[in-house]
Amino acid sequence: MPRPSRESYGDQKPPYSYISLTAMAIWSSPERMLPLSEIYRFITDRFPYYRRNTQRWQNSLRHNLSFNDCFVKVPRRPDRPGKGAYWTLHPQAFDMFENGSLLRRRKRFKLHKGEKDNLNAELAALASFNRAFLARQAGAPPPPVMPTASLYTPAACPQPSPEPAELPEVGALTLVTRERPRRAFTIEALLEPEPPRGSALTLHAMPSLPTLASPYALAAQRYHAQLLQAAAVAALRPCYLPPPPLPVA
DNA sequence: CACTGTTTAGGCTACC
DNA sequence: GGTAGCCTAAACAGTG
Repeated sequence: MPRPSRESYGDQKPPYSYISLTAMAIWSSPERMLPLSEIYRFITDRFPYYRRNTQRWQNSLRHNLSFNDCFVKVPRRPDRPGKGAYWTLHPQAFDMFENGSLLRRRKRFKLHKGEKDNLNAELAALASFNRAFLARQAGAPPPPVMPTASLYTPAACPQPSPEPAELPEVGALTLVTRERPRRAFTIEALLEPEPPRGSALTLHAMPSLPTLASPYALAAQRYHAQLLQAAAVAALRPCYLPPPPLPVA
């Protein structure tokens, strides 16, 4: 039976899991990451069903965010304060949905212990960096940066490195996409009726795929670019930051 | 205080 | 029947 189009759901419950809905929301955002409140908004905007009983499904959604390794909590940028962190999708989590379908997953996405530890260490480092950044802005001495923070350790301190350093390669952590979705990861594409399994249509979608090498990495790089820019503008460059990239001619 | 995030637990359903 | 994925509820801690 063909899946109903998005518009036809009306007040009916859409056939998507909370994981799928959350993934859709995250992927609909330019930065591929959203705070919780924006995820809520995305869902209620598009699916009227979720305008009721908000307490119930929002609790479930938060549970999913915490419980599933496919969602990665990214600390807020220091120049964008607010409540709660940003949530993004682990690039390797593309594997979860067969054929890019957002219906029931074929397999739960689970990070190995080491991978999870690495990711947690890096994210903790990022949070630590943010705290240091804020402390610096407030005129207080920055708290010590976590020793595992390979990205942010004051390797170049106290003297700035002579060469214009590249932006930290956050994406090089462990977040490398193994496999691309077999279906364009856009809201419209994902909400279209699913092509039959193994059909030529599945492959047909491939050439139009955007480059999704590592969305988290891209977002993180953008994050750092903006961060460095903000730091430069404020003339508050912490010594443990690499010099800003040279302006592109 | 409201919101966010974590954790535990139990029940239901689909799949092998 | 066992297992995995999903949904729901609830308690609790942390945070702005």
